[in-house]
Amino acid sequence: MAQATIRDVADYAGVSRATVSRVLNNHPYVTEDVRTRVEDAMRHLGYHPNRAARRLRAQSSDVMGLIVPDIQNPLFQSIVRGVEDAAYNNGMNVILCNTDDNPDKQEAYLRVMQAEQSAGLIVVPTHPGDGRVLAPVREAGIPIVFLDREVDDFEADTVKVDNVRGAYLAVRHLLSLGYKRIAAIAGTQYLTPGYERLRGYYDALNECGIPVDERLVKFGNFRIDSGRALAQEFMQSPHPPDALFVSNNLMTLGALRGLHEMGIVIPDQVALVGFDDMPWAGDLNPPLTAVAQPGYELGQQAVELLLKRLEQPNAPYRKVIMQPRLVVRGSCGAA
Amino acid sequence: MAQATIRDVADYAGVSRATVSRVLNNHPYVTEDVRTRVEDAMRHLGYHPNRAARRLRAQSSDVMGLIVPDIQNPLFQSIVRGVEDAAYNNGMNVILCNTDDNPDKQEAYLRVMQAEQSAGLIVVPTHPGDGRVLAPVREAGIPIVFLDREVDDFEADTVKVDNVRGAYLAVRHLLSLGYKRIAAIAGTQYLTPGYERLRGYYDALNECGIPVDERLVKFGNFRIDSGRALAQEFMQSPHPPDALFVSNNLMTLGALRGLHEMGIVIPDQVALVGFDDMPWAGDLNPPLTAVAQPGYELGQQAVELLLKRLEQPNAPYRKVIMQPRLVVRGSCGAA
DNA sequence: TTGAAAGCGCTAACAA
DNA sequence: TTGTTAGCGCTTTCAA
Repeated sequence: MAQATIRDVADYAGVSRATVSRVLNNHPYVTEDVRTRVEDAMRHLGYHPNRAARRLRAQSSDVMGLIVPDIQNPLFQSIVRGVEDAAYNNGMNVILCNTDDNPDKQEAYLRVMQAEQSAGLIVVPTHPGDGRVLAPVREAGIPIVFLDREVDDFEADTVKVDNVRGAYLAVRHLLSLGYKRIAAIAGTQYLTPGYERLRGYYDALNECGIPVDERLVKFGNFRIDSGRALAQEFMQSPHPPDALFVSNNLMTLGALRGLHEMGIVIPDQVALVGFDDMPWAGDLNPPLTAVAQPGYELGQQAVELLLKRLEQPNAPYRKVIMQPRLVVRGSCGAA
Repeated sequence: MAQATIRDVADYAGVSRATVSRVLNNHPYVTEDVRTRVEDAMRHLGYHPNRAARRLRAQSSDVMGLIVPDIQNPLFQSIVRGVEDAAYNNGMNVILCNTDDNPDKQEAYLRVMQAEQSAGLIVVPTHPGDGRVLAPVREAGIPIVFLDREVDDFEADTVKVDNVRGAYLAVRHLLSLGYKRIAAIAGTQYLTPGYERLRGYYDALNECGIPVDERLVKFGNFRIDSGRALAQEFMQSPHPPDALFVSNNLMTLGALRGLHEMGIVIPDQVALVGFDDMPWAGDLNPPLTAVAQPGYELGQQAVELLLKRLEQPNAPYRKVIMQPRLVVRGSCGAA
């Protein structure tokens, strides 16, 4: 059985194709009688409008693209769920693209999205220089919303968390517990979360009048391995820190693993606070104190921005900053 | 700037639209000269072929649908990655749909996929009765590959793990360590993994001549909460088990949490083995012994089956069973 | 309130 | 080797 077309429905119902189209699109000026006849025909034939045709004709679509670096990262999972639910509630569908933080892959997906006539894009960009590839997409009429990270010289609607404050909360908490030598495992500095979280770390120290010791800051790449390596470097140094602030979830997991490998007891020998909470953070050994980002809500908010933009293409750009929350568990020595 | 069309390219290059199309599709019989002229024009105009039009014309697409119950479940994450990578390598794109194990949501997504003229579907069905909604999709010419779960009265290409053997391995391991009263937290019995894993549990007991004690089997729903509740029920019973076999990752996480809440020490007071490994299973407290499914490979295999099916629509259905692996860590008392 | 007809961007059969 | 032409399924004037 081949797919039924609008013509089949029209023939079956004894009306014109235009009328079927009107029923499909809830136009006024269709008699109740005709409407039911057409609807019966659709049901009978198992008709589904062909989206390719619709899109071709309407020059628009009900698909939005969501471009994220890593779907295995719990933060992006929550975000994806938030985006999907919000899109679903607004009758739109989501195409999920995973870039692995690889600009080439991102570019390929952008091409796909453009060719698909996607209605809009929610993007966690791989690099601040991505404006070069993003600009043509926007010029082709596809609006872009940034999530979590920003891009140089490219204004756009943006949703992110207050990274500075999140890091500040974490480090303040450690200070309030009496830790003196708090080390930071910082993330990729060219990415928004990377430098903002480091700034929060500095802010907290400054506020308490603690001089910054540059040997207590090391830079990783937001992945598991670098967390592990840097935590071990810190603990093997002649004068190791008494607490560790780690700038994202994966590096925190790595640090945890690295410390375990060295037989270091947390928080007795070193306290640990991570950025990004995870559903199972309380089941880790020890339960992890972490700065929680509202991932689901970030995703929802991004969809809202996109929908607003679709309605009002020329409205001024909005930037929404959401507040993170410190979740205190055992790894900082307070619980 | 509006999207450039094939006509613009043709005009710019001074050739016909058909020729541009030929260049686009790598047809033979295009002179090198013309080809380069057309390619220059495309580059110059920033041309991307319109997929809606292509699809409308070709009556086929390069998009495959992937329908999974829960993208926050680490197993499905690995699967998604496997599917995406394999699809990507074959020039196809993946639309990811999250059903929450909700048949209505699944049905909605099936409608979308059908209307999108998706080339094929990889489905983790929500229910054995899903054949009713799946059959019309397949009849409309969209092949379906099952992943992880099967559906009644609906033959199709299928990829899954050897659940019986996985569970068997886990329970055998516990038996070999000397545990006598091994309880099972079983999963939803109408789902393939649910009953197969329970069978593996029975098989292992039978093989060792251990009589089955029905009080040592409780049924959950594969979610966190039921794992927590059932673990606690077991441990509060007058004659608690000395080991726990839990049928999936989420319930294992729940059991872990429940046991912690009761102050029970694992594995000293009760050993724990879960089905499904997780990237951070070694960082849990205690490190978790688990049956590892090759999620990534399952995903890749599913894509292969789908591509084969696309080539040969009438070939006999294939069922691929992949082997799981027991990863021994601390929670079973062996490491 | 409905129908006829044109055309969205692309591909493929046929002709040249 | 290239161009002409018809048409994929749908929406939208315009006319009736």
